[in-house]
Amino acid sequence: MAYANKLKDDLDDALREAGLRVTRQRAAIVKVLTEAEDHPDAHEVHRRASEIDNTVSLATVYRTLAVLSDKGIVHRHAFEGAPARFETADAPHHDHIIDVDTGAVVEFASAEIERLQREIARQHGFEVVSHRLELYCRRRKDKR
Amino acid sequence: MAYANKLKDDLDDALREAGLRVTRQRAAIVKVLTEAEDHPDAHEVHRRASEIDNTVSLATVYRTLAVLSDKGIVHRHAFEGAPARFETADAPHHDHIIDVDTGAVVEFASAEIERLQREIARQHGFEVVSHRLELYCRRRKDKR
DNA sequence: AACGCTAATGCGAACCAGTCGCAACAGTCA
DNA sequence: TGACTGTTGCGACTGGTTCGCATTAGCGTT
Repeated sequence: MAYANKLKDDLDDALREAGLRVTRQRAAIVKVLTEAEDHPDAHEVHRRASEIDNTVSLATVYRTLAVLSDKGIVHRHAFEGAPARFETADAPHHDHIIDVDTGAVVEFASAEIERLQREIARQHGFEVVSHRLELYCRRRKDKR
Repeated sequence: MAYANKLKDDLDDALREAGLRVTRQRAAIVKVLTEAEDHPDAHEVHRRASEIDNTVSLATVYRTLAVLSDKGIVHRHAFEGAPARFETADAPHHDHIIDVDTGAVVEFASAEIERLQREIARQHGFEVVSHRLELYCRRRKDKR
């Protein structure tokens, strides 16, 4: 997923466009994120980025994830009882199903639920700024 | 909310029924929770419980909240970027609207959203174990 | 190609919510 | 009242994440 089709030059541009310096470390981190098929946490990003550039420190991973998150380039998800996990923000909006047994994450989207959320907020005199919808699930035994 | 109508004796029973000893500290903590109209975090529960019994330590608050949570007597909610907040579990199931400006929490329920969640999970081969739905909102200016 | 401004980095210390080990303590039931 | 054992307070500790600071290094300029 996520910027996976973009080339490295484009990624650098994405950073620059956000008014950020393109450092070796950031390039490595962004590369890791764009190539990730899963939702890695900070330590995992650090581990993977270290393979590309072993000067990347964990602190920089956190700082970079924070800045990318601010810029809306990546999304941070703090699922129940686990360190935050990250994904690039290029995919259309979606929420998550978390497999409670494996920790695997599946994405889904429901325009209908989104609509109901806005409606409920409105009924209470609010407007939705953001939301969090996570389904903690287990694979169905009876597949039928 | 929450057990607010029960008397202290009933609360003690609730603890005993769960196979737990009724200690002064637990009684104080449970009292705080049953009388809370809001969703206090552990430190706030500790502060309030200390007024009833100043021997209550923060560790015991955490331990008691954990055990009550295990027993399903209270619910723990870890909202975005804030320490976990607690509420008694006597009210019917509901999700939360969090006012991003004030931190205030409003409860709501939507059978329709619940239904859609189960449907989505099923479509992906899962069944919902639990879910988290939080609407981070702002009061509407244009009350129109 | 070296220059300079200042953002970004690595390191380790600090932070914070929450947990744990342990000896002292106190419910509960006989 | 006694004894068994669950609970407690304390302070140490953890794990994820952030911060302070001196050093390094982008990148627009000369």
